[in-house]
Amino acid sequence: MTQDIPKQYDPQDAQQKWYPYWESNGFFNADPQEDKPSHTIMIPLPNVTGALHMGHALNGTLQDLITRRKRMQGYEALWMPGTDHAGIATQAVVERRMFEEEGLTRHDIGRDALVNRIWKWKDTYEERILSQLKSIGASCDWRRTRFTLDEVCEKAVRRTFFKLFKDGLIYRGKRLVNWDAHLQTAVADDEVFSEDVNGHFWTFHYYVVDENGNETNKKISFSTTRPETMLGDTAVCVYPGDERYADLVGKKVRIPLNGIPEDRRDIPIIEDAFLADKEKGTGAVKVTPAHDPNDYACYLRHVGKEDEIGIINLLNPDGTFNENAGEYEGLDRYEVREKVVAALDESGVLEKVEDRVVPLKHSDRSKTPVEPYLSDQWFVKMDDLAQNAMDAVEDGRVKFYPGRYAKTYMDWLGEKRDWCISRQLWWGHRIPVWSATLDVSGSFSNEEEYQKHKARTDQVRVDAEKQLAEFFRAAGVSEGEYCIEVEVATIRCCTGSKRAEDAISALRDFKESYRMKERVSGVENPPVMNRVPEFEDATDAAFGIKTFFDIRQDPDVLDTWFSSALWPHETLGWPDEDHNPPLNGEPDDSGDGENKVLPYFYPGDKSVLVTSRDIITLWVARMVLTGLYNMGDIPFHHVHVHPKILDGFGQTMSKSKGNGVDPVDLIGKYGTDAVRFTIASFAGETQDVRLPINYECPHCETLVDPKLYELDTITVVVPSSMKGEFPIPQGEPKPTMVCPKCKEESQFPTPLYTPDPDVSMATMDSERFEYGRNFCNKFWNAARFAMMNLEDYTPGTIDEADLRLEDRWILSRLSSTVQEVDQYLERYQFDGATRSLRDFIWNEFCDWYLEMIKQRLRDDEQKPVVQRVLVGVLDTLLRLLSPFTPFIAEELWHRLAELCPSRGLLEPSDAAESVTLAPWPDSESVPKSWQDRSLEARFGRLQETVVAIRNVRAVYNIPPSTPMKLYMKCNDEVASDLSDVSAQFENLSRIILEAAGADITRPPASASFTLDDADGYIPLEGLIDKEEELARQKKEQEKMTKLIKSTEGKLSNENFVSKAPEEVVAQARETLAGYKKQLESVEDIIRQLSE
RNA sequence: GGGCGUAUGGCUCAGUUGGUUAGAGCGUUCGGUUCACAUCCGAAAGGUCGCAGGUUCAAGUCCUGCUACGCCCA
Repeated sequence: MTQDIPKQYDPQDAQQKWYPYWESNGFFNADPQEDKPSHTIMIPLPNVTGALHMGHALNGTLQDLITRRKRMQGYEALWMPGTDHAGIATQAVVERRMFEEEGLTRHDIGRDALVNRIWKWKDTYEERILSQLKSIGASCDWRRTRFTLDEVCEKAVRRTFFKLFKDGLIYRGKRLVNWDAHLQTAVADDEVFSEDVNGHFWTFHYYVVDENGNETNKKISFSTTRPETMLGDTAVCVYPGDERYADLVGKKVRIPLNGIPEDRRDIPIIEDAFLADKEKGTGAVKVTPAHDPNDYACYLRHVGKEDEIGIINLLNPDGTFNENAGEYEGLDRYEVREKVVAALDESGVLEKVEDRVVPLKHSDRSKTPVEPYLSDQWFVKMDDLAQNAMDAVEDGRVKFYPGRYAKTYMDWLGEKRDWCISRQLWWGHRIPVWSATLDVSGSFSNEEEYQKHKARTDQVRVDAEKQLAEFFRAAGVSEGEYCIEVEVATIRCCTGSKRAEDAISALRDFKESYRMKERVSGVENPPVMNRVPEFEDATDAAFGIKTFFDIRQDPDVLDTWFSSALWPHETLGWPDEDHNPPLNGEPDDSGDGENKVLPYFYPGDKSVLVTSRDIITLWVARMVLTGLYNMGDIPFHHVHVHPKILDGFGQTMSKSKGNGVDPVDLIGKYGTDAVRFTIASFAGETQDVRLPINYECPHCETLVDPKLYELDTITVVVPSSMKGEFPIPQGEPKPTMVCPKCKEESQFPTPLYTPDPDVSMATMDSERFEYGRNFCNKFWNAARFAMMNLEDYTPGTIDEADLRLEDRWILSRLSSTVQEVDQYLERYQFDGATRSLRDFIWNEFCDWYLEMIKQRLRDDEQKPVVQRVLVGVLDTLLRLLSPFTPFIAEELWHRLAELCPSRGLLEPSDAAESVTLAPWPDSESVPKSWQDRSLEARFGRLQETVVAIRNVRAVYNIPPSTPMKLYMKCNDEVASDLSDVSAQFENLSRIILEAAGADITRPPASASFTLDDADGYIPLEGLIDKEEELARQKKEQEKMTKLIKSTEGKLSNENFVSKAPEEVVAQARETLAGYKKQLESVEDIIRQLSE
């Protein structure tokens, strides 16, 4: 049976076998359990833009590890999976693809068609992402998988927006956004990158005009990198009190563009300490509030003051200039720049041009430069919301690991900057606000007329609100489901329920279809059409009321973070209090008229968020904020921030740089367990992880280093032996990688070209993962060895009296390891935990324990006890490893169960069906009392002796087959210890312990070594080179002398002896004595060798 | 400009509250077909802990400054 255990662990086989087993048995499912504590992890929802990368693999591995351990510890552990719609990112990808392949823009196909295409994209990638997660072994409760645009999340988003709206926390305002003229949308600050481009720095001047509007000779000079914005200048600004310009402040200058001088615009000269800098350039700057963030800030500072300045928007959404640009209307902004410069040059106001490298913000989505653009946006007031979220961290309800990240969170929230939540996109949660324009026009020339007008318009507003409320009543929508706001000439309605939304859109559709019909046929009487039966009466009644004639929904969608901020409670069914959230898309009625899932898992008895530091502000802070607002409670107790994965150059991995490896490729090559174990070993608390990548030659498997390759707009990673160049010159072949060894050429993965179909392709690889693969294989073989020796295993209580030195030692070490691993995991120090496990398994269990019990396993009398210890240790290790390397642990668990269904270190008992259900080792199953430091010290001496003997063999190149004899000079106690394990010397280092005791003297022609409390001699007549041995010992002597000198120096320091703690001084004395003893021995040997 | 972080053998990283000779994996060199494992075994070489000061009996560890790099914010 066990002879057929393969010599190598086959990860693919285990993966195919055990994942379906776990899933079909429902081991990953989590449901409210009265008698169990809960543990919740909400996945940092990956977005559906593309496939997962190494960062996700790390993030997922850690969450799975925590979840699997908690499950074993008896928690009802939920790991909630799902994906994010990622508004702009996904829309941009789909739009770009569509344009490249079909030459179509979103305006060609329209809103609904585009959104349909994006849904298809989402379906593809969602599936891919979920299968990638499964391939890393993720033990999510897949029945609960959510998507931020699905009906459960949609309900939560609408409710939250409505609640904020009603509470007066949402308002509409202006903001200078980064406008992507290519995609025609605003992009968030974190979606732009700055890149230096070659540009120019022009210096011009404006002439001052006098009171009569005539140009004078006085001029004021300034410089700019964007001359076209001069068309939108509304002021020239100088530093307050700048003597060069003091007499000009308050006067006006004329912009020498557009038409004849008399028609040109005059703008004021103002003072502003924040905008103008006396030391820079001429000390004067032009102010273009609508097209520059700093200028806009200046504009705001002057609003309502005596020197208030205007604001002029020049841009159309597509990047061309609008009517405010006069004769430049309709031209693209870059064309305008050329023409403006030419016109100014001609009129003689161009003073000079310099070449200059200017940092320019680019859209991450379209890779084109963004323009600052003034637009109407929706905002959430952050004041109290942010304060509450800060309090939660301040008072310790939410804790960061490592703690320093709390500062990032606090600093950001502390600014309390209002949250701009609208995006000019089509993919996302549509803002649930409907508005219509009210007729409040009119003219008046005296007080009486004004009063009349006012009375009329006031009535219009009141009527409109009444009519809308009436409509809702007729539609069966209750007052709590909508919220109306009237402002000057606009009536707005925020819909807080699906019903309210359906009613108002039924009205809209009805009106739309009527108007279309009217346009087509010109009929007078309203045809009855497109009425939603449910709202038929209401829409009929509302028909003809002017207020509703142009009612329409806000075209914008909500910021993606608005929905992901709700993730921890929306996925559990909030705001539905009457039903559990659906399972597999079907209603879950097990709550008996209550949502029992939400209170059980939110925030859970224990819960942790596992994420990377770049979204602490964007996401973590907002989850806390909305959680407190909607639920009145924090979404998680702990936030663990793990490292980021960088390439060998220290850059983050990304597809567009060509420096990333696909985790699925690595899993295919090394296996899931190896990838998980390696990646967990990266996850410490201080540093980001560099993961150097190589290209592998497909012909001879030689690894080729990468190098950085700079292109105009981006730096990419390519093989260092690349032949050819980018961009690929006309008619030239694609660049290839030349193998330095076999000289063969191959194409390589790069974002810069699509490889030809039938060529040989280099692959990308990181050798680092051999670490995990080798470890798994080592453990596999240790278990294999154990099982080969367990054929006739019998369960039984282990009698302590029967334990040998090595048994006690391995149990002592096991107990320490269990404790260490647990402590590391409690602190989210996964690197430490993997280190403890690997060190114990490889360096102690395999290298020493397994070697030492080989003889006993062949002895029928001694076999039963040692088998029980061996099985007990192996069983504990499988349980410890299961969260880290679940597949190998499960595979071996089942194999072990065939031989030893009943086992245990304290008392044998039946093992769990699956290791994923077995209890996590703790101080009860592996008592701390097993730790024995003095025993470990004695064992340490044995190890040192063995190493010293092996060293002698290596130095003198003595083959293992040559027998050697060992004489040990030591006190009686040590001698008796050594004699007890004498059999091990032969076993571990092929030497016979000939004699040990105080009266041993060095036999002639011996190799020697000295330990703390013993000296060893190995007679090597004919094998030993006297000179070499002498040199070896002299080196040792030198080393000891040095150590003694430094320790003596320390002890002769009066201050040290008087000030250092007693035990430290005593320790130093002891150390010194030890050194001296060793030196003595060494010198003794040297004397004898020299004779 | 502000904040946070990092700098330890060729590479990638550990190093708890300061306290014996600073550790590991990979790589390198040497030697190994020992009946679990060559994805292995044994041995070795390799580090003035970024630089300059300071605190202390004692600094890789604490403090200050500097240099370089990374991230976040302006």
